Parts: sequence; C-alpha cells; structure tokens
Amino acid sequence: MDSKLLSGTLDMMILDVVARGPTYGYQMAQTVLLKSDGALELKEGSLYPALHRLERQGMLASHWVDTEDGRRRKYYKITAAGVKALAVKRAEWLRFTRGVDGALGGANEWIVESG
Amino acid sequence: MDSKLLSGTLDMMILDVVARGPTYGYQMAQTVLLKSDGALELKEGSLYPALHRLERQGMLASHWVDTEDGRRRKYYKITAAGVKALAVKRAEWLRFTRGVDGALGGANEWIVESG
DNA sequence: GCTCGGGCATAGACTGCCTATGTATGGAGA
DNA sequence: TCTCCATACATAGGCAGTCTATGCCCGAGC
Repeated sequence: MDSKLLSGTLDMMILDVVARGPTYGYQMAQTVLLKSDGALELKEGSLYPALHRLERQGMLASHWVDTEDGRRRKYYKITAAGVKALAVKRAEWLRFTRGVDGALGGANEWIVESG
Repeated sequence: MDSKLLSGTLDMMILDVVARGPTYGYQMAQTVLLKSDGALELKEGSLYPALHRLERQGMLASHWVDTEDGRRRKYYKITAAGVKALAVKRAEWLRFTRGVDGALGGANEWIVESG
C-alpha cells in the first residue's frame, strides 16, 4: 500500500478508536488492522509519535497501567477537545473522499441527469 | 482542508483526468476543482512538479502548443504505463478508503452497541 | 541461553505538499 | 500609461509526517 495515503487520516483513526473506549497503542494497531480487514497497518514509528502529538495537543489523555503479568501499558482516553477535533476530521475526510470520487468521475457518473 | 489528505492521491487524480483526453496543467486544476465541488484545489507548487515526475516516470507524454492569443500550453496525454499505473492506484485507493471506513466503524455501529 | 510475542519509545531518512516567487502574455479599468 | 487580474508554466525552500531500524523491558517456551 502507498504509505502516503495514510497521511492525514492517522490522527482521525486514532481519535476514533480511542473515542469508543480507553485503549493503548498496541491494541489500537490490532483493532485497526482487524477492522480494516488487513488494509491498514499502523506502524510503531507512526503510531507512537502520533499518540504523543495528540496528547501534547490536548486531544488525548494518558495514564500508565501495570498489568498483573509485569507488563505496562499506556492507556489513552479522548478529551473534549479530541471529540471536537474528531468531528472536524471526519467531516473533512467525508468531504475529501467525495471530492476525489467526484474528480474521478467514478461509477456514479451516469446519475448526473437530475433535471 | 488538511493538505496532508491529498498526499498519495494527487498522482492518481492527474492520471485519471488526463486519461479522459489530452489536457494541460492549468485546465486540470480547474477540472478537478469543479468536479470535486470545490473540495480539491490542486496548487501549482504540487501540480507542476507532479506532472514532471509522472512524465519522467513514463506515465505521461507532453508536447507544447502555441495558442492563437500568444499563450503556450503544455498538453499531456497518458501512456500505456500510465493507464496501468492508474488502475493500480485506483485499486489501492478503493482498498484504502474501505479500510478507513471499516476502521471507523461506520454510522451504524454505535447504534448497535447502544442496544 | 535464546527466541518470540507483547509493549513502548526514538532517531534519522525519505517523501511530498505548500508558500512564495519568478517568468510571460493580454485584456480591463483607472 | 499604469496597475491589476486571469491565464500558463516553473522552481526553491520550508515544513510536516510516515517508515525503517533500533533500542529497552518483561515473561513464556524450547
């Protein structure tokens, strides 16, 4: 997959996943991989910097959790600002994909006769 | 609009527009702007380097045309390699958008979960 | 002892879009 | 005449973001 496609949607997807309930980095990647049917693989080198960035921007909040088996996880939850930003990003994404589909003509081109 | 969204789709859109008939840079931008309903604005600083890149890669071929009103245009037409690459890029785009929509869950998901 | 899966993190490379600026023509308006 | 704007192409430098590669720690299995 062209990795450049991910650019600009990563933050939105992270926010969206976290918006459904607190989770941690590794699990987010697994969730997205599963739900995208294997199409989207969030690499660590992209995911963790993005999480730090979103937290720095006040979109996410985190806290460490020590598990029983000696591991530690950094759980994230979305903030009010994050919810707001997510809505904006989803709207942008919708507008963008519609724009691309419109520019490409796409399979719907023959529906144009509306008058 | 988040400019990063455009990343990775620019080449595809250029190839697609040119695939419908020879055209030139400025007109491509106008076409895409119109067909995307104002959502996608191909800036000169992105468009022209992309055209040069695609030509260098053998996806497009160009020739200069002098117009009657003293202006000159560089018309592009798509090559066989360009057609092939376009098909690949469109498939990637489709897979990617489906992946994102899947990862986002879609509009129905939280209705189900709340029940 | 070594490898593997889970879990987080960073540095540096690489890529690519955008802003700003430049060239040039020709028509509209002050 | 002079300026502004639209048409038309082009490039340099800035900036942002993803990936590769690597590192750390823990526990389980061979």
